[in-house]
This record gives sequence, structure tokens and C-alpha cells, in this order.
Amino acid sequence: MSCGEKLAEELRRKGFRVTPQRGVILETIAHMGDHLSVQEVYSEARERLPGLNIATIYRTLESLHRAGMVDLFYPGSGPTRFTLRDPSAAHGHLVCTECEHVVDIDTDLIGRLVEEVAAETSFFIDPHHLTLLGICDACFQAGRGKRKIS
Amino acid sequence: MSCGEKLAEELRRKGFRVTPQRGVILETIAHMGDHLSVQEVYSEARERLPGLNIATIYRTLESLHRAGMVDLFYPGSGPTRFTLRDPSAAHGHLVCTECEHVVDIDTDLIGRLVEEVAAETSFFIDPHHLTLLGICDACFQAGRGKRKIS
DNA sequence: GTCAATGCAAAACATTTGCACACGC
DNA sequence: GCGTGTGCAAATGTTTTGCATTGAC
Repeated sequence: MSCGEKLAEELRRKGFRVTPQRGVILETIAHMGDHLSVQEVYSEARERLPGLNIATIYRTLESLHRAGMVDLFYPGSGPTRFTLRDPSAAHGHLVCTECEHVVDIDTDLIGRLVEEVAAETSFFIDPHHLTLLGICDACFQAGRGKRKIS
Repeated sequence: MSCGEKLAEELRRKGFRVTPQRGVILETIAHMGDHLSVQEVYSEARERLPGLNIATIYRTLESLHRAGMVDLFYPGSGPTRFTLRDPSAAHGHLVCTECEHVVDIDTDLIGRLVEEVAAETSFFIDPHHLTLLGICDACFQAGRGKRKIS
């Protein structure tokens, strides 16, 4: 059974209907990997299913989100992006404001950050939505951006 | 000298022109406090200067940002918000995804988070853009949202 | 058969831009 | 007077919505 089929089954198990559109969307997401935008999935999935409408991507994504199968995150600029959720692990993103590159954050580090903030503020960071903006090492080495509080 | 006038002078000192529009915008920001959206400033400032155009707010905001006088942040949903920068202190926001409420993060805590991430990933979080999404204590007590990794 | 999902088109919303004119410095 | 800043209107890009139809269960 392919990754896409497993996801389809999970979606059905959670009470959502599995249509050909959703099948193709899941298949596409499974093949494309993380940090996807709606447009990216749309372009790719429409090749497999030409009549597919972009509103369907948005609505499917909302269903997947309600089903707890994808996490959304908001890079500082540009459209919302999303990632298939691994239920067993926290997941976060470092977004470089210079090169737009997205890097995943280590699960353990997320756990520590969540605890640290919770201990001090009684605010519980969503470990599936953790997105941090800043400067990546490559951009810093290249002299773009700065690493001091100005 | 009012807060707005001080800000106008700072802006002029940094090489930007101070127009009546910018004066009113600065005055308005100084009175309205933190976590403002463009629309909020626009509504308020237009009462003091009726012809004011919303594009001017956007452009002024960009100038203020280039001048290092305001910081932008991106709550999980809704428009970009901004805050006057206090040059002496880091500044971050906790945004509750249930009630949309925004709380400031303590300067020391930000410093520790920045260091912790930097040590482990060689990625430098921008301490002026730090925004964390999650569940606030009030919403958790009220039974909205959850505090476990699902 | 019922109700959720889809396609289509239009609307909503935030933000940006081109251009002619105004005005701070 | 030079060049930045402004108003206006239009364009852009993302996301949402109403509505009739389709199709999964």
C-alpha cells in the first residue's frame, strides 16, 4: 500500500470521505515532502487530475488539519505552508528571513523550548506550529543580516 | 515634547522626512500602544487627518521599519501587526490561537530562547520578531484547546 | 437517500504598485 | 529645486464563500 493510500485510509477512519481529488492530493503531498504551499500542491496535483480546483485544495487542507493530519505554519512572508504531521514527534520550523529557507527543528529542542516558556508564562506553545524567524548560518556567513539586537 | 514629537524627531534624525501624515501616524501609534494592525492605525489616524490614505500607512510603516523604529510580527491568522521598538530590550509575542490574545514575552526569557536555539542549530532567532503560537492559560482553563502533543 | 465534497465564479481581504502631483528639506 | 512622500486607483496574491451539482458512504 502506498503512502498516499495509507493517508487516505487514515482520513476515512477519522470520518472524512475519500474522493478521487483527495486521493490525488494526499498522493501528491506524500511525494512532495514538507513545507508545501497550496499553489505548489495545486500545480503538481492538477497534472494528475486536470479538472482539480484550487478551492478543493484549500478545503481538503482544512479537513486534513481538522483530522490532525497536517500542520500549518506561517512563514514571515508569502502564503501559508503545511506539513504532514508525524503524530509521534513535535515539529517546528526555522525560517530564514534573508533566504526564505526553511529548516526543521529538532524534536528535543522543541520540547525544551515548550517547557521553558510554559514554566515561566503558563502559556503552552503548540509544538506543531512552532515557527521561528531569524538568520540562518549561511546567510550570516555571507554577511547578509545581522546577529545583534540593534 | 510629546511622545509623537520625539518619534518624529528620531525619524528625521535617521534621514527620513517628517510630513503631517507621518506626524499623525506616529502620534497615533504612540497613543494606541502595541500589537497594532494597519487598519487599526488607519481608522484612528484618519479621524485626526481625514484625507489620509491607507497606502501611506503601509509606506510609512515600511520606513519606520527601515529606520529600526518598529517591529513587525505575524500572528497565525489575520494581518501583520507591529509594535514600536524599545531599542534597549528584546521583545516577543505569545499569540493564543484560541482567543487571538497577544501577550508580550519577558526580555530575559527571549534571550535564553535565542541562545538555546543558536547553540544547537547555529540559527539566530530575530529577537524582535519572536512570535509563538499556542494556548494561553485562560483558554486552557476554560477547556478550549489542548496542551498535549496529539 | 443523505450529506459531505466539488467546480465555478465571485467576493473578501491584505498588500503593493504606477503615476501624477505636492511638499519637506 | 531636488527627490522623497502622498493620494488615487488599479493590480496582485491569497484565501473564502455561495450555490448548484456530484458522488461517497
